[in-house]
This record gives sequence, C-alpha cells and structure tokens, in this order.
Amino acid sequence: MTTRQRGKKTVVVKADEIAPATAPPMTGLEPALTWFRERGWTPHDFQLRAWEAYLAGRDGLVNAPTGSGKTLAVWMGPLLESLAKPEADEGLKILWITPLRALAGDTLGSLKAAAEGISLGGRRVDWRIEMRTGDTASSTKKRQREKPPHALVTTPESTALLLTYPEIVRQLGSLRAVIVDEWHELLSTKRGVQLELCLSRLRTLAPGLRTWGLSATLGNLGQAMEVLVGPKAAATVGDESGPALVRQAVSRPIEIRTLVPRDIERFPWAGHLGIRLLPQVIEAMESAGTSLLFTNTRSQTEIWYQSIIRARPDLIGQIALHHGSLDRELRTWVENALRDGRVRGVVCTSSLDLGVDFAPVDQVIQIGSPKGIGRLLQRAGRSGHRPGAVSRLVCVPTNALELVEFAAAQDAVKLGAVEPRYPVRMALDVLVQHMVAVAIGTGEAGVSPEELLAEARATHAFAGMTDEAFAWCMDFACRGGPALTAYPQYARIVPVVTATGAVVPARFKIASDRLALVHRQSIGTILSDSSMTVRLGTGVGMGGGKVLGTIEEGFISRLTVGDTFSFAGRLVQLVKVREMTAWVQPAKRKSGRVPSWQGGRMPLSSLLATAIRRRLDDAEQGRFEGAEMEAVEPLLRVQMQWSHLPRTGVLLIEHTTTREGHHVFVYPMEGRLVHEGLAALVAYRIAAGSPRSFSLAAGDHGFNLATPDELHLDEPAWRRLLSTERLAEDLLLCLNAAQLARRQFREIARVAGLVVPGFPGAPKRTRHVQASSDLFFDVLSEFDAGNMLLAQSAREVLDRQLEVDRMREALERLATQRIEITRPERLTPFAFPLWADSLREQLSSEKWTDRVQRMLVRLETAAGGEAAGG
DNA sequence: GACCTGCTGCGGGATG
Repeated sequence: MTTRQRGKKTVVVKADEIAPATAPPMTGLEPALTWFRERGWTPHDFQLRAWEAYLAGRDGLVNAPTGSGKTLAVWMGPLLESLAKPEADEGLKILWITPLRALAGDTLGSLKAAAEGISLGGRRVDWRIEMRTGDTASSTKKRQREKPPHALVTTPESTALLLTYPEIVRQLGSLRAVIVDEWHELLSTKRGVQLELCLSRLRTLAPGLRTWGLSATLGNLGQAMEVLVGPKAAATVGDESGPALVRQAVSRPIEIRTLVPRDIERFPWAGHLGIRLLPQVIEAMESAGTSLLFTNTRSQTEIWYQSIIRARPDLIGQIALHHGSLDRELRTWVENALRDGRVRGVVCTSSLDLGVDFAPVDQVIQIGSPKGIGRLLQRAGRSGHRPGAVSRLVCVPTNALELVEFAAAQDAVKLGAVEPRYPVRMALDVLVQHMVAVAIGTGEAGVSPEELLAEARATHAFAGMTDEAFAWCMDFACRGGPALTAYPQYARIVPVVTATGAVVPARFKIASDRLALVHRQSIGTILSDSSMTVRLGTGVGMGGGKVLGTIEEGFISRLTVGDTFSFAGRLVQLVKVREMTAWVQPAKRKSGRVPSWQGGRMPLSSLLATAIRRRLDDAEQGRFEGAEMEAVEPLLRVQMQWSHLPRTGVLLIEHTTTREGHHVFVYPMEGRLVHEGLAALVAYRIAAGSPRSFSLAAGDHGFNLATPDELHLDEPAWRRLLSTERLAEDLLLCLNAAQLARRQFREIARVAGLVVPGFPGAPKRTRHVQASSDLFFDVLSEFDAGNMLLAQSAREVLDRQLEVDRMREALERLATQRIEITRPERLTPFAFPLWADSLREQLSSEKWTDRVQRMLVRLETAAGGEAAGG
C-alpha cells in the first residue's frame, strides 16, 4: 500500500482486521456519547468496544497508537460505572500505573478533565484523583495513606510500596480496577514481573478486581494480554466474559524517506557515527519546524550536537540535547522547551522514545540502525502529534549497508510486522522482594506461606513454580539461606507470635520496623550503574555550581586535571575529582574528548534481519528497488563479484588473507549478541581439536575469526562447529561464564535484598554495592552452592547476554541451509566492517584510523575498477 | 590530539 507523494514514500500501516462493533451501543454508554458530542467528536469504534467490555465486567488490553484517544478508551469505563453506581463511591477505586514518572502528571490532567466533564442527569463524578511517585512530598504520601484518593496515578514501584503499608492494604478491598499504561514497556522486564506479583496480590485483596492494559503494537499482543490478566483469566480467553483484546483498526500514516548519500563511492563501508551526512541532515531540519534526532548512543548525541552547532553557529540556542546521563533538571528544561516550541531540534537517545507528547514535533530523524521495527515505529510516532497529522521519519544511514537495512525496515513497516517481547519467568529475586513486602504490609497478623504461594502461582511469571523452589525462597527470606544464618539482617521475616507468647508457625511478619524501612527504600528492580556527578564550579568553599549529569568513573580516570571534554552540549575542563564528584569549568578550547558510557547493547531484531535477507535475495536476482537499493547497488555488485551475498537459505562463509593474518567471516545475520556467542563457540570448538589463538569480532551481520595460520575447514567441519549439541555447556565453558554470572549477580543481589543501597541523602558508593555483591557471589558459590539465585544469574547470562534461545534457533536454521564457502582475494563490503572492528582491539586508535583509511582506499580503487570493468 | 556505538526506567519518612 505505497503511494508516491512529492517524491516521498507514504507508508500506510495496515492494522489487523477487527470485527466491527456488532450490537448497538449499550445504554450505559450514554454519558460518554454525550461527553464526545459536546466536544464535537465521535468516539472510535475501539473506544466503544472497550467501554462495553469494561461495563460487562471483563478484563482487557487496548492496542492503539498514541494520539488515538486510548486513555479515554480505558478511563470512561470506570467513570460510567461510577455514574451508574454512585453509592459505591468510597475508598480507592482505580489504580492507574504508568512506567514513567514524567507521564504521571500529564495523565492526571487528562483523567481529571474527563471526570469533571462527564455527567448523568446532572450528577457528576465526585472523585479525588491524585498521583503518587517517588517525587511526591512525604506529607502528601502520609495523607494518602490515611485517606486514599478515589483514583491514584502511580508507578509500578510505588504500587509495590503501597502494599507495604498495613493501613492502605486494609482499605484496598474497595479497588475496582487497575489500569496499566504502556504495558509493552514493562512486559519483558523484571519491572513487569514485580507488577504481575502486585496485581496478583491486589486480586486477593479486592476479589473481582478488573485489569486493563494499554499497549503499543507487539508481535505477541495476545500473550501480552494473558500475562497482564494472569493465568486464571487467560484460561477464559475466547469466552464471552473472558478478557478482551481491543485494537484500533487505523493507524496514523507514516511518511518515511532515507537520506541517500550523494556520492556513494565515497560513503563509508563501516562505522556508525554518520557525520558524513551532516549537511543533508541540517537541510532536512531546516525543511521542517521541529525535529527530534534519535541516535543510538549517548556519546553520539554529544558528537552530533557539537557537529551541528560547529557547522551552524546560528543554531546555538535553537537546538538542544537529551539523554539519560544528563541531570534531570536539564532534561526537564529541554522537554518544556520542546513542548513550547522554543527549540528547533533535540538530539536524543531512547530517553525521548516515550513520555509526554510534544505537539510541535513534526519530523523524526533516525541516525543509524533502528535495530528493530518496533523501535522505528515508536520513534516515528513521536512526530505529527496533531489530529490529522502525518508522522514523518527521515532515515540517516551511517554506513553503506544500512541503506539495505532502511529499505528492509520499510518493507516490514508496510507489512505491519512488529517484534514480539517475551515475558520474564522465574525471577526469584523479584519474588523474594515481593514476599518481604507483603509480610510488611500484613502487619502484626502476618501472611501465610500458602497465600504467598497461591498468589505467586496466579502470575504468569511463577505459574509453574515448584513447592521446592517456593520453600527455598521462604527459607531465604527467613534466614538468608544456610550460609547467612548468623546475620540478623537476613532474618527478614519471622513467625508471628501471639500476645500470650505462642508462636503461630503458619504465619510470617516482618522482623522489625528497621528492616521494614530498609526494605521500602530498596524496592524496585532497576540497578543504577556506578557513576560520578559532573558539577560546574571549583569545588572550593560553598560555591557549588550546577549539576550537569553523570559520567562513568572509567572515563574520568583516563583524564588528567585540565583535560577538556564535551558534556551536556558544553565544552568543559576537569578541575578536580573529589569523592564521587568531578568538578568542571567552561573550557577555553574549541574541542575535546567525548565521554562514552557502557550501556546495553541492542542487537538487530530477527524480524529486521529477515527483512534484510529478503532484500539481499532480491539483489541476488538483480532487483534493486527504491532509492536506497539503487544507491547501494554498486557495492552489492562488488560483493557478488568478489564473493556472494548472504541471503535466505544460505550461510555464507568467506576465507580471506590480509597482512593481519587469515580471516574467516561468517554471516548468520542474527544480531550482535548471538554472533559474539557464536564466535566464541566456534573458536572454542576449533581449539578443542587443535589449540591455537584467535582474535574475534562480531557485528549485527556476522562474525570474524582471525588466526595466524590458515584454517582448513570444509562443509562437514562447519556443520560440526555449528551443532546445537552441548550448546549451553560449551557456551558456559568458553565465555568465562563465572565472570559473566558474577556480574549479572549484582542485579540479583540488589533485587533480592542481599545488598541494600545507601540511605537517600547519604548514598553508598555504588562501588561498595558492587564489591559486596561480588563477595556474596563468591561466598555463596563456596558455602551455599544450592542457592537458587546463583542458578538464576547463570540463566540470565544465557538469556540476556547471549540470547541463547535465539542462538539455538539460528543454529537449527543454519543446519538446514546450504553452506557457501568463498575465498575472495580482498575484504568484501560485508567483511570490511568486521575486519575494522577486529583490528581495533589490537591497535591504538590513531594507527587504527590510518590503517582503516589505507585499506578503504585500496578496496575502493579495486571496487571502482571492477565496476568499470564489469 | 581524539571520540569513532552501545539505551531506558524507579525508589523513605518523621519532625520542625
């Protein structure tokens, strides 16, 4: 469904077919219809269906794009119900949960406005609607505990905290519905698991509680709904009274175009910065009112911001930058400026993927690979936030192969395909935290293990939990397991003792007020990384200046006093480092280093990889459709001439010799994490036969093994190396799994309450938390090997850091594919980025740049000759 | 003289 519009492609996203509203609207909907009529609006079909389902007492999940009125789809139901039954208007009735503090205030406003505007026979909804997050004043929090509002907008963490106050828990019987906003953001995380447990607890406290969610499109929406409503309700999917999946049929149209380099001959084969297209990006910015420029890393935002203002000093003050390591005050300033239309552009990371909608944004510029279709759509949707407006997305390739990626991404968008997100299971650390929280919230009466187990099993995350695993968690909460029995701080829950001194062994409560306090303050599943505060000023006397943000210790430690670096869009000079603060002053020099942060590494999604393979299949057949493919055609032809194209049904392997040695390039196209694992696995399996040394490199398209001597590997040898047999065992052996697991254990130790963060106001140095969690890992490994949290950390390493399921699927797929082994004389366009990457580990950056440049010139010359000759 | 991939998110409470 593609139409041409002034040379740009307009992609109309086709949503799934849905049944039209069958019966005429229920009479109970009249106040909502009036509410819409008064505003000159017509309700969408999906809103009507959501209200009907709510009034029929069903759970549900609404899938609709932002700006479509999805908030009203789930908010009108409770309002209509209240108008119909005003007698039941006491106590906390609605809990609205949002993953972002920043969303709470805006949501509160919309909820209040709708509640104030709706009426039936002159009667209005007379509700107190409030919000509560970590930022809420403690006096307000106290008042909310004594007299809860009728509706509360809060976060998953604050919901968990609510459950620790006996006075609130006693009042929760009045709760009628929980609404979870942006459920897709929580689904595949431990925050989601924590919320599943809280929902299960709330269902015990308020039988008949309804659960509704709001979600962006996912590949597994049905599963997303089942996880949200819990296994019991999920079993009734398809029944008339079962949970309802309500989808908005029409999405906002997206207009996508790619900035195609004017001179593809001189466009880099490798790299991810993309600064080469700076002039075209500035041109694109000037053609629109306000732009968001998304980059994939924080350091990239700093570099792009500096580059833009260096090229166009007149834009100073009109553009800004935004990422997760900037101080919140600065970020809020930028967000407000964006909302008011005071800035022309903001260079940002995923920090602006979600959150408050900025009406003035009319174009999104994506620099580099989006890695997945979901992310691309999410970002595109940040623009055109006005009724009837179109989302406009400009794709900026940072290397030649990304042209193929952007062409493929548009194919996937046209098909309406989006990645799935899978829920987390058996995160025992989260369960332990929850058990202690529930024990606190039940006060002197305590809670029984049976109740806790039943509630855990009523979640998707712990539906399959064994009695043994649960007993282990109880034991851990009671005494920290066998190894920590001597330490009272790990005897967190204790049997209830009656007034006559009799022990009630079947019920448990928190051991002390002190432990309750410590627990409340460490609720949550997000681990903050070790970082230093960057502050303007000299650090002498009382002259404490503005906080700019945070930076990693590793970066600061490589600087000496007087060094210049750019941060938060300024050039600053390091004055001194004290405690966990780096004091800086404005620098006189015009350029400096750019900090880098160690963050998550997002691999290319399977969906996008599949779409790329299809485009390469086309190319193999000589079809190069669209501006992106036309531009990259000469390069793909070089790849075909020197070797082959990686494509569907074929595993391409290239053996190439350079002056660094012998290289093997393998292209499974499964994303960075899988390739890292595969590279290590293959190297390990080769070395098991004949010991030798390797240097490894992995990217999103493939991996590279380099050796001093040539590897003689035929097809049967490759089949053995890529076998799924003993996969997990071999991976754990070859990847220094103990070290990875120990790292992963930091999060688990924090979530399970083995290590506690410092008191607010007197934060413990993050390094101390790390040191103690490392210590625990060692102690438990030695003295409590059966500790289930250790096993969990090994599991998480396989799942999260290696994507072992995806790797297994990839290997199974490879087993059915033809293997094509080529021996190109030179590095091919696909090999070049991997070669450059592997070189980086061996050389200083200066030499690296030189070497890469020289090689590039040679290859381009060769490629030019081939193209001219062919 | 040098950055040249590596994101995001939350969180206490009593007293003056």
